[in-house]
Amino acid sequence: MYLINFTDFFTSAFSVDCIIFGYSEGKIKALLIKRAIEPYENFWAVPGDLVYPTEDLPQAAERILLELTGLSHIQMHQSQSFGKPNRHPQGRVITIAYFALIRIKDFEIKASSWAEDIKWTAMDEIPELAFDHNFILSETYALLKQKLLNEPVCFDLLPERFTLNEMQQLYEFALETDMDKANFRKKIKYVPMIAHDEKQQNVKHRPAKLFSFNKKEYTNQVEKKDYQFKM
Amino acid sequence: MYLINFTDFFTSAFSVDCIIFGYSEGKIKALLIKRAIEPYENFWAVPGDLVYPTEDLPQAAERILLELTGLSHIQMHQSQSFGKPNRHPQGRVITIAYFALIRIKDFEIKASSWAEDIKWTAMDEIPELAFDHNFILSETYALLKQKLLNEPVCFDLLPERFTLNEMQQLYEFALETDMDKANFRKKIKYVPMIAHDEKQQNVKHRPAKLFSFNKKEYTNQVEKKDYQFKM
DNA sequence: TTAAATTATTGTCCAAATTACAATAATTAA
DNA sequence: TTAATTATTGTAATTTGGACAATAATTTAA
Repeated sequence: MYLINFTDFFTSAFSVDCIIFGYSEGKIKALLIKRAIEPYENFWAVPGDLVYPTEDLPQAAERILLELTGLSHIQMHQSQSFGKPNRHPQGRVITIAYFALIRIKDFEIKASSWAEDIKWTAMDEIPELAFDHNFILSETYALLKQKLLNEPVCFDLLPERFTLNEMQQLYEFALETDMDKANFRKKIKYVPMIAHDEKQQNVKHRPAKLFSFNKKEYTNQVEKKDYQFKM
Repeated sequence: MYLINFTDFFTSAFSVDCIIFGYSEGKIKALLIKRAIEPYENFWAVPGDLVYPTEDLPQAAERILLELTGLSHIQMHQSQSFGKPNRHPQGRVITIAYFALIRIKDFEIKASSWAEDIKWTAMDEIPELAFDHNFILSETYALLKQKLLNEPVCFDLLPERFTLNEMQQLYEFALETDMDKANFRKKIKYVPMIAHDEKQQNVKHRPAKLFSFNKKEYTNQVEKKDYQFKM
């Protein structure tokens, strides 16, 4: 232990890493960028940026999301902080990871000044990433899986209208386990959902009915404490 | 958005707040200190400190715990980060909260240079705290409650040998709900515990048998994936 | 037009877990 | 020895969960 001045502490920076999860083709995916600048130039990485001195943390995460996707007003979930002294080669930078859940089809990915390339990568096909981003991403994915079990966040990933099978497949991918169709439906029996008349299109078999999440009714029931989402 | 130099980012500090939870007299308690210095002099607060430039985050949390309690080699759990731009009156300081679970009887609380007073406070009797510490503490307590449901961390709070009733009362306090004795025992039937011959002392009724957590057997069963703690 | 194929949806049965409540056992204090 | 208190175990009814079967709706190919 050594004594230093109070002002000597104000020599660190912090960044926000923003993990953007989506769901398509039966897989949960994360948006990765290819870094255009040093350090770790040409490495794939989780999008992130230093936080401005007067900026709030979730605000910084939203800024990153907006730059890459054009999406705003998306709920940000806090993940963990990562602060090993040498995790960044250019100085002491601790990072706070946030994650967002979005519908892939809702927008076009945008280019960015600091990203040479950008792509969706399935969570079972993540390559070697810059910094400690493999660790950050896997810890955050673990948190997402936790949330999927206890909160109705799957509906932020699924399209607005979805089939019950699509919903089941999302859980099967996340939990890495097969589920029985009949039993899955029993399990979600009390989740407030709206059954539409509309059917699946362009499938070469009996089309499934489309459902959507009844968020209003869900909020209602949670307030009255007579419902608790649970998978 | 405005452009600033890379080095201009390195003007922030970060701190670690270390919430120390204990359990006694049927209540979960947190260790609070009375601040001896400005800002918020004489306010009760969660113990915390700025992180040294080369110090890792959990290491800083352990240092705080050691200074106050003399305890070391205690597992630290990461809570959340709190980073509103104006949360600290003297500059941009974001804080990462950690929490530790300890057995109150295992040690004597130590005085500290930056704490004028220090005391255990039950979680249902928390006063107004310095900074945003009320928020930090309640968010972290919510996380602890979550952990109590999914991991056998209650045994870090209970004495090494405890009665099943003490265990039940811990959960009753945390979950704010009464439980049936017989059903509670059924629920914990498969938790690996050692039943001792030793009995409770100095009670004016039939003494209860003492148990302790069989951590070795627990680890074993978790590895073989034939057990998952769940309340 | 019809039959085969495919998938959606619903139902049944059994085992396991949960709940409410009762009964019994062990100990202390008077 | 008895009353009081608490620990511990048991029972029965209900609810939930999992395996599997049956039926319904639709497409495609003959």
